Amino acid sequence: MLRLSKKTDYGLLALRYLAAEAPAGVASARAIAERYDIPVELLAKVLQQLARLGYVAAQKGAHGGYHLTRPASAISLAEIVQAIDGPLAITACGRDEEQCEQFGTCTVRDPLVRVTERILSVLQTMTLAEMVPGEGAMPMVWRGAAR
Amino acid sequence: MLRLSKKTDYGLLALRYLAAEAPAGVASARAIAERYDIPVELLAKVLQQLARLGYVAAQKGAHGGYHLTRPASAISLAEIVQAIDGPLAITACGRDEEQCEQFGTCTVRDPLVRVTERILSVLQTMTLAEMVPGEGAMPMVWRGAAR
DNA sequence: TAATATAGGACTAATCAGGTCGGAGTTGAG
DNA sequence: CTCAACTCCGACCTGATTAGTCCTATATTA
Repeated sequence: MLRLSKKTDYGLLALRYLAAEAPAGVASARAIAERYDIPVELLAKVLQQLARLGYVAAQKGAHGGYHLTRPASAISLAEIVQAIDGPLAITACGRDEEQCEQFGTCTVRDPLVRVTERILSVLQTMTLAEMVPGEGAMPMVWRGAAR
Repeated sequence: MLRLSKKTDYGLLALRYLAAEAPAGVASARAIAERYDIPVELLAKVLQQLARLGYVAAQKGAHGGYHLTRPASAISLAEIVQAIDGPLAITACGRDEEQCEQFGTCTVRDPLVRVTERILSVLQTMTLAEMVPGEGAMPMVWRGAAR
């Protein structure tokens, strides 16, 4: 029901932790998992995926861990979601040529892809930096916003 | 992965059909299901739910069926989605006091509810009337828009 | 070399969407 | 008035997706 997966939740928590709380910006999967009380193995998988796509870099061995490869202000929520959950599509007949059974007779496809694009732009607007309230990396326009 | 259910797809198709194509604005679940080649019983369930919430009215017996109770321009996509899929929440710890395991330590909840609100407003903007291109019920601002 | 970290595949468990079934109520023709 | 056809209605079942676990290999540091 228009919900993003727990993997994405965990990935978001981890990335925000690396951006805001991790000492020297480095933390192991175990440390993050213990911090938020989430399954270590599962978080590890998410971080591996993020590493594969270049959002974080991994350092093996003792005292290793992950760290961001870009400033938090340069990572959008849209990128994170799509990195973990795959391409954004609110309907089965997404942007790929998957073509559901009703492809020929479907009358609501066009409006729905337009909606998808708008949602995507919402996610593109929000950056990782905007998720850490104390940091100075957030844009002025948002810093002063009410509520 | 941020996808809305097939039930919602079917419901959307059905409502648009009632608004735009159905003779006298009335059609049975069977007729709509055959028109789009989707499972009759499943669509029936969706229509029942929509009837329970008052978006359509049901007429039993021969020559019965469903019809809209409001003008298509007064039904937003947000309403339809939430009527079928339940309250909009991109994360498990939605607006209800469900409180996931990490409620206390979660650091991304506030930004995410803000994102949810923005997505909701996107869905509120689009009405059922805007999904039937030939009808005159759509607002001028959209009628002339490119693409 | 022992300890710690990531890498990655295979496997199991739980959840939920998708689909199915029989029943109850209404209508209209004979 | 009766009956048969048509429709809505609500509970049930199943299969696919997601969440989570386990195990082994590889790399790095003290």
